[in-house]
Amino acid sequence: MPRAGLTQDRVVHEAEQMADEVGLREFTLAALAERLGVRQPSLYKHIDSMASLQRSISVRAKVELGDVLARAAVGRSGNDAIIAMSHAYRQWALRHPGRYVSAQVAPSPGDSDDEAASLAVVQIIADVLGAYKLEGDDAIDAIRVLRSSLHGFVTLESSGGFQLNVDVNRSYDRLIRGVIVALESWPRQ
Amino acid sequence: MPRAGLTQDRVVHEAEQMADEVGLREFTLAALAERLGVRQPSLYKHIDSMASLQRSISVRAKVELGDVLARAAVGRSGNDAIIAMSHAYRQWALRHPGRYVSAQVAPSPGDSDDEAASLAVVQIIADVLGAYKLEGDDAIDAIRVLRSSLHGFVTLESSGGFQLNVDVNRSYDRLIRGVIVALESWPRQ
DNA sequence: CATGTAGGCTATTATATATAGCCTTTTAGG
DNA sequence: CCTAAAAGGCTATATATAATAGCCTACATG
Repeated sequence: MPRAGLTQDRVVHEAEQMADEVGLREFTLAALAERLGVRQPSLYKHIDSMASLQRSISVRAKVELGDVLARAAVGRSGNDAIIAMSHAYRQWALRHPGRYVSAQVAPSPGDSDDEAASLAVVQIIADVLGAYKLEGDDAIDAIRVLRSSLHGFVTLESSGGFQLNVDVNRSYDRLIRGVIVALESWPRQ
Repeated sequence: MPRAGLTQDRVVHEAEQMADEVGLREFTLAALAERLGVRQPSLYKHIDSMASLQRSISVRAKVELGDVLARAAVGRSGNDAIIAMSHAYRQWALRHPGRYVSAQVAPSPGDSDDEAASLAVVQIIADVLGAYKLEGDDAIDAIRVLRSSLHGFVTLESSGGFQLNVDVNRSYDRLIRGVIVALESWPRQ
């Protein structure tokens, strides 16, 4: 019997695709195995469990999202950087709905790789906000506000929460503009 | 054999409790049945399926959230109404994490009860924004921005997305303040 | 070329939702 | 009241899921 030639990477990669296609919590190991041309128990030669596979997807999604945001912001600063990063954020989230959901799962305490990947995403956002010269808790608040706005919008959009037939792109532009306006008059200390 | 005296309402009510305790997608019919003192198949005398039970939870959650928001806003207008409604929104979401997630599930097309309940929540928000005299698409954009901000924040908070030990209440106050600042300089037409 | 290991497989287990069919309690009508 | 129908429990079972055990063979390494 010829081997399928699976690797941990190929399994996770195919699982990511399926998560984006049918949903992070809807895809099954049986369906994943079929796509990879093996029987379901064979997957366990490359993964420990469904939970560990989800965790692998999550860490990779966080790394990829961080890279995308960093690339979008490079060479820009201030409002320009926020606008570019925000558009990259939405685009990636909409194109990778399963991975985006996965990227929001908080790391298990003590999982330092996952914690690092999670932190890296927040760090990009923090860096982009650096131009506003916020310090200490003021900066933390600003990061939380920007994250909340972007995350809330793309989550609602992705789950079909915006029903009316009104241009969603314009609404997003106004959200970003609103955040910028708020940041420019951010309370200090 | 004495009867347990279940009703559709009691089943859904207990399911709501469990959803808030262990998570909307984690609670099982077997555990629900045990809490109600019956065997798992007996539940099917009162519900059609797990999906229909989830849908019942969802509709009731939307109705309850709508009521909570409406009560918070009554007798207030403008910025006061937004602040009061936003705090009620967060408080309800944090106290009812399972139901809150359920309330974000989009209705199935053609499910008019669910569609009405979903619309009602958005309508409260729209009413509260009425004081800003926004019209047409400007108003739609404002509703989407406010919803996105509140939803994003409470979702991140509820899922443990805010790691640092910095006062979350203050961050939320600043989010609301930011939205108000943005609304006061909202672009027209 | 021999051998150990890695990567497939079948068979099986445990737990989910869900259905079938039985039996008893409760309710409604004469 | 008494009886018949309906409602609400139950056991047994089917299907799908994640997961484990144990076998068998391809294949890399000495």
